[in-house]
Amino acid sequence: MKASSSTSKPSAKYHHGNLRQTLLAAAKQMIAADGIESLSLRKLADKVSVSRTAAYHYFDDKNDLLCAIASDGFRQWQQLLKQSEQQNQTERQKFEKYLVNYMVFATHHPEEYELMFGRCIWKQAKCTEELQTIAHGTFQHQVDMMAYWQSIGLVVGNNPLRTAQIIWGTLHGIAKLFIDGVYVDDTRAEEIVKSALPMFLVPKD
Amino acid sequence: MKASSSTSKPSAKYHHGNLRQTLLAAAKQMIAADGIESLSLRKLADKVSVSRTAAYHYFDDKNDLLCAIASDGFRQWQQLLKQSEQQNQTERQKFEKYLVNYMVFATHHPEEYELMFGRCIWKQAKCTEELQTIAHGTFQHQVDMMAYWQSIGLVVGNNPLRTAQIIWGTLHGIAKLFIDGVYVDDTRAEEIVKSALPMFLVPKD
DNA sequence: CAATCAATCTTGACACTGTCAAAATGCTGG
DNA sequence: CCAGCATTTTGACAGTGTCAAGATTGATTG
Repeated sequence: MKASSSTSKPSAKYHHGNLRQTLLAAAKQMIAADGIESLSLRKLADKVSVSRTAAYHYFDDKNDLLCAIASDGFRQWQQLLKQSEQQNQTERQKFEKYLVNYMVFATHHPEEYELMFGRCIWKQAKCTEELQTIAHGTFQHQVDMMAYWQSIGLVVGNNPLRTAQIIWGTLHGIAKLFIDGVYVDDTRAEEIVKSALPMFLVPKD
Repeated sequence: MKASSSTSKPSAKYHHGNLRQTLLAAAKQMIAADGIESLSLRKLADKVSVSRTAAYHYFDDKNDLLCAIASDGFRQWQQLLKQSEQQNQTERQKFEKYLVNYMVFATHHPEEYELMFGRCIWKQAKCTEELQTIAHGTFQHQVDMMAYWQSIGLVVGNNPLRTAQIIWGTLHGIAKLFIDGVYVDDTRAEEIVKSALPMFLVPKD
């Protein structure tokens, strides 16, 4: 019998309550604390006070769980993007904000970022349908924005896909060098990306 | 008793011969075939027909072995760089060659590249002294080249370190997006980096 | 040449991992 | 109250890195 009986927690009614969400939350917390590689399903189960294999009713696999976390990460990123786009700013400001946002998100959620864009999931080609879909949507959105910024003469180049790949590459590269510990001082990330900005902009008249 | 007695192989004289080199070579072959994450010391030992723990006489650790592979990778990269620098070309051509070389090296040795610059080693801060040294030398060389290219007005910017960080970031990012399987068509890597080139160059008069 | 030594390699063991099959538990509708 | 079903647990297995202790073997020295 669990301690949380009767009417203590509103969402705890069935066996555990909603184990899936609890597992996801705990897993996120654990990877944030100790990194992806030191997350084990058994330690996770321990932390949630549940049996070793309980998670297998909600996730096919360890990989499946990681994909779910990555998907959540994409949702979080999309929401942040949407908020930022609604701000009343010049396009130039929006573009800069996009770059900085990307960097801040990546360095503040390094483990989620790794799951979203790292080898762990994509390399092994074991990517959930859900993740595939939401990730592709995000990529497409990037390309669309780039196309627009090029069309109004803000960003260099005339091939949106190609330009998006390069600019994204730059952001991704700098982010990963920080996240993976090759560059050490996280706080410089924003500074660096800002000094990269002029390379992407069409020179003013 | 081993089968390779008498004078069959020239390098097989002691117990095994030179197990260290054999292990390194076999390990490189295995990660090239199946990726870093599916390399196990036991399978490696099997492949070399040696006991599970034999490797521990030459490497402290699995991590230590991976560091050794990474170090070899840096030596290979440095050699490639040196060769390329001796070619008789304009500085502009050398710069372009540098970018393309980086990309080709990364995409042709993806697993070694991951060990050299990836989270696997750097994130966990378990980096050999040897690796630390040779890696730092490579970074410094990059910065020095960038300083020179800026001084002759070839490359944009006037802060060599900052510029090196950004350009390296771009290369690294694009390389990793390919290596990790986010971008799929490896053959486009060179094309992409070439179209990024103009962003780094000072416009001609 | 023979005995000792140190380098090299193997065996045994342990804790930890992901994952499957089968059993047990507890809620819910009839 | 009971059957059925969703949910969770127990048992088991193969695989992993790594340590301690023993076995092998080439080299060294009296």
